[in-house]
Amino acid sequence: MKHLPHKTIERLSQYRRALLICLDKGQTHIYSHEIAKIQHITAVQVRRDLMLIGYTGTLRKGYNVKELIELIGEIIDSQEGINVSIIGMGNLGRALINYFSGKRSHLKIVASFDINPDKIGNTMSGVPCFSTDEMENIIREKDIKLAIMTVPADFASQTADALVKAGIKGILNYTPKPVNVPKEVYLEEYDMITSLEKVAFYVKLNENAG
Amino acid sequence: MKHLPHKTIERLSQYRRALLICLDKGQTHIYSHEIAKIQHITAVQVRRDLMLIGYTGTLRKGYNVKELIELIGEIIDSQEGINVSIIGMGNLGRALINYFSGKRSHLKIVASFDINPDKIGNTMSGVPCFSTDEMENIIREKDIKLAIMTVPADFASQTADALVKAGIKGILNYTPKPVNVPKEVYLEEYDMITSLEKVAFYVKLNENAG
DNA sequence: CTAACAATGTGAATTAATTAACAAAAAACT
DNA sequence: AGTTTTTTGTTAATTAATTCACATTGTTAG
Repeated sequence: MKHLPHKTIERLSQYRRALLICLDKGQTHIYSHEIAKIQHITAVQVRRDLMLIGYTGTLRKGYNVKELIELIGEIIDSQEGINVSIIGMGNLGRALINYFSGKRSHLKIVASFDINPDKIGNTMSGVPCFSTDEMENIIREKDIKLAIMTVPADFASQTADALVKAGIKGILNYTPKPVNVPKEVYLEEYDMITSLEKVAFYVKLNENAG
Repeated sequence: MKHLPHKTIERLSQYRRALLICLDKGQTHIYSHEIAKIQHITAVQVRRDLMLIGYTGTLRKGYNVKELIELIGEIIDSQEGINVSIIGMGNLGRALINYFSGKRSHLKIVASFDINPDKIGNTMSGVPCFSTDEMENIIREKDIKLAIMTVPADFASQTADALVKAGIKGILNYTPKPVNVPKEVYLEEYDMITSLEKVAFYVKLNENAG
């Protein structure tokens, strides 16, 4: 298993989530085509991904749910948990905290930051909110490796700079504004408007097609 | 221009957003490598995308910002505006409404839906909130084509079914749970946890490598 | 006027991702 | 026991996306 394709990494995360639900339901085994159905992909794709991570199922019984969950964990999780912070406690920041709270995960949101004094000092779903001024200190103190940026677009760039300065290792940027970081910081950007425009485009295409 | 690659569509939307900012700043022309820099991609990629949509710049002066914005609009926008709704007025739904409000766009959020009586009847950034019970009627009445699902995971499936029944043409699912829709409905799913786990994975990889 | 430069536009090559095709084998059926 | 069915695992083929390499051509400098 030398280089897993980017897309495979994404799918593994998704497989795991689907598998956890199956496990909760008491399902012990699952076929590739069942996983495929859930994720809207093909069974071949699932089998190929699992082949890439070196997992082998049982012929005629499918894959062992529990084992597979564990193996995916070994691959995509870190040994120790990873501490995560959210920068910007607007609606999106709060949505993310709620989203994550209660999820069993090696990713732990341990701090949030905002500039609004009304929010600083509060705790939400167990996550304390600090002033952005303290960001660098707290990121170092709490050994926070990842940051999710949910600040207004105008603050995107300066926030990214501050995060880099604080020694953050990975940034997930939900701001509509692309930011620049040195290459040793892993950056993932996602833009909701792009997604919506894409949907609109393909809807238009469908309509024009028939 | 027969078939634009999916990735090109996404990038066009992003180019346009970057270009709009340039236009606001009074910039009339832009080079491929400038666009590339903003989007963290290569200049060749930009030129290829623009080639695919048949736009041709001026040698030595680059691309005309205004023209390019208009051309991208012709390609990805619909003639008439498209009405959009948000299902689920939790934090994420509200984030999206704020995000969109004030943006010049052919996509208009014209309704939101929730089951919480406290929210129903309210208006946020000009978007009225209706009861989910009225969803089918209002979607038809207001000619809503697109829906953004921001409901809790447990409601994902039933919400999707209701939307399909109401005749929606495209769904953007922000629920962590994949949903099934007939193939004539365009579906885009995005999962924040997957993105974060991906960032975590590559951060781990970087650390182990260096 | 000519040479050097800096940009676009694009065919060809490469790399990444997906899909097809099918061998192998366990289980179920007859 | 033998045949059919079903599912995995994998090689090969295909398709999608990106990058290379370079011809072309205004523009600027000498």
